[in-house]
Amino acid sequence: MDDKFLKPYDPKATEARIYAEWEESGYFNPDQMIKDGLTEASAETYSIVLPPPNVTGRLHMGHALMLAVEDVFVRTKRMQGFRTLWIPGTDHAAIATQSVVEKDIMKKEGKSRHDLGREELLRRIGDFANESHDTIVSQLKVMGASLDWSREAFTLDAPRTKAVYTVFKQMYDAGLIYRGNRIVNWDPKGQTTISDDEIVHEERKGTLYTFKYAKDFPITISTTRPETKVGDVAVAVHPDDTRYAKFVGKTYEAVFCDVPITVRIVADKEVDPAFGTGALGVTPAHSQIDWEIADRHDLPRIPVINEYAKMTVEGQLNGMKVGEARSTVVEWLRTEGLLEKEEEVTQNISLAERTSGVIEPLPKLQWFIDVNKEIPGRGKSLKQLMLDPVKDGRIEIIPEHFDKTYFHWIENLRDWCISRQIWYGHRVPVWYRGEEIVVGAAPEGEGWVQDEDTLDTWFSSGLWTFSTLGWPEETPELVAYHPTALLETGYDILFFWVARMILMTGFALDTVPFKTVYLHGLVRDAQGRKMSKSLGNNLDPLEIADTFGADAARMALIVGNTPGTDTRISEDKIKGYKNFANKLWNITRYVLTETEGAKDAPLTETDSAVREELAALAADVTRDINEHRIYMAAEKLYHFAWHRLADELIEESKTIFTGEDEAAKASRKVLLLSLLTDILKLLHPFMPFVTEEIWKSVRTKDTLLMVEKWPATAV
RNA sequence: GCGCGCUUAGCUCAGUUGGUAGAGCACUCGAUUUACACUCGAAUGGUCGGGGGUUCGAGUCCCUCAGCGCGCACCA
Repeated sequence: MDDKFLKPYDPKATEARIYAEWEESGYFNPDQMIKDGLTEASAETYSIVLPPPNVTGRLHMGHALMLAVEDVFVRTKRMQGFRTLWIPGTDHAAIATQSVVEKDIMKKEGKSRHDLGREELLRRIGDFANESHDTIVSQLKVMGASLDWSREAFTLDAPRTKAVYTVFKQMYDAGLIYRGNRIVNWDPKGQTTISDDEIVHEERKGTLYTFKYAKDFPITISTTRPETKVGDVAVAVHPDDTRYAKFVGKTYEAVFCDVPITVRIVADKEVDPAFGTGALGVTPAHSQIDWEIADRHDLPRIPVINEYAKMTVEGQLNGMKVGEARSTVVEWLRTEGLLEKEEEVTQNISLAERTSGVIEPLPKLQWFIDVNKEIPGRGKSLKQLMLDPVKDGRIEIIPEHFDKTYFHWIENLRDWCISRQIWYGHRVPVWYRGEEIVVGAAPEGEGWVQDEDTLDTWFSSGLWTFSTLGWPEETPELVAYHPTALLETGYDILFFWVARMILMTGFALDTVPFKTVYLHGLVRDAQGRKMSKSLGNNLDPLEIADTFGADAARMALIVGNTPGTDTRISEDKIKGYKNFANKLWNITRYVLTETEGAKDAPLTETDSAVREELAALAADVTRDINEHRIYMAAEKLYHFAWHRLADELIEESKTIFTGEDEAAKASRKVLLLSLLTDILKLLHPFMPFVTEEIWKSVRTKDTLLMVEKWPATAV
């Protein structure tokens, strides 16, 4: 027995060394596995692409959970003989990264992006991204992730950019990407458009004002945003509303707070006759619904608010911020005697998730993806392309009930605004020269100007499963490993990312990006609160690994954590699995001490029964893992190792070994060694470091546990 | 408003097709020059949120009510 077992297991002194050995072996790369005869070249493939962490800093416990889960599947499949590939990468994360760097520069130097200019800002962000990347890569390794580093990708590197430009052009040529002037979600704080999914709603108290535009105006309207009424062009009423029927079609002039307005009365079925006065002041330039009403009634659209959320009208309101303009208008209404009613209401206001800026709906010229248009030659829309594979079972979502959420989201989906007014990201691959437009690649010749905007970060991450495999080239990797087997990610990005991947892959490759979606929940603290910087309750995976070992962190994150459900993590729980690693260590110490020089011997009846018990456990655990119940597999293995092997079998072995029955002794030695060997293999995907370290003392040949064959599941 | 989920031991959670309620932690009592104190043994603890139904049998399936959480939509 090795002397190292005389001291408690020390993960700190072990884990980094073991990871280096794995890396050196080259076995994270399936090609090396085949080359060394450890995997059949013809074996079925199993592939996962790592959801690329944002290069915005460091990894958190959510990442640690993701890595633990994915590594369990990858390591199991590798041991089961699959051609197993897990591709690493990072995400440039456009707006998230840019805003982190911008904030930092503002704080340290008091400069805005405009002070620095595009080139300088991009240089600074690039530096920051590189630093974050290096930190993240080292953290991924600390967690033990068996990623094929030879295939690492970055969403903004050259091959991925090529993929982005290629898809953009294909979608443009198919008429699915268009440039249009439409109401978008404008974030005045971040100075960019954002997608519907980047909005969060917050309940706030507001006031609903009921008033007339002018004394002689026949209809009273209600609004929470009186300042926008200077942009009104109509009052809409329900077609069946008898109160207003006689006004429909008429046009009225008024001067509203210094601004001359022309208001037509229109009938539109979208108007709820029960809300307020049943009459809606239509502001087409600053409301989504009003924009649509304007479409139907051919109304003009008068912008009265600019990108800085300031008024752009004649008279006293000009240049005022919207909030100030609101009080001014209300004051004006009062003095004019037009205000009939003020009611306190709770309203949902829209905030930009990233900056907390209040969203201002503005008409802007932006790039969109049309999700409803039929794709030429395909007979279906992108929406259907997203819907079908989940409906017909080509994609399985775990837990299953999330498919309802997914369908619900798609039903409400509108065209996807893909252009952003930020600088970090894939620049929109469109070049202009006068009336000419070129899409996809920079044209030859003088005088071409590229579109100023960049693409929504989810555009490039939508391509991730195939851009990482070399698409648009028809690489051997793409052929072998796509569609990928599993996508494992948080349920919070089901719409952002998972849906977009299904969309992009359906369009570009006419297939699915993955067969199974495994959605993990949020990692919360011991009190069930979200981990956040402001609460200071973040657990840093690096510190945890340092104190308890990555193996302990992995087990704590996996055991009892069902997919789709939030999990609570505490140092106590992690400590329990550190103790477990030590338990394995001491089991080994006992078994190796007792079996030194043991020869092969027939098993007694009792001992063969135990062998069968282990085979049954192996079968059970294998089934659990195959059916994605790793939380159960982990618990069963823990229980068997500690409470069966250590507490019972080893305890009764002590009696056997001090007894007289030589056959029983010989049998028990064979049994203990075989149980230990199999438990190490079965536990390896969960606790790769400690099992690999123990393996060095148990193995009969100079091999790595990570490439051992998975135990047989039947005797 | 529409939809989804949760409610099981003091706490955190499992419970795969319906077949005698489980784990970890905590707590209580006890052991111990032991492979391991990063230990072991034992004990306590649940009318599975309420009500109704299906069934020989329901934590599990159906209906209903309540509380909590989440998503989406509306938000004039």
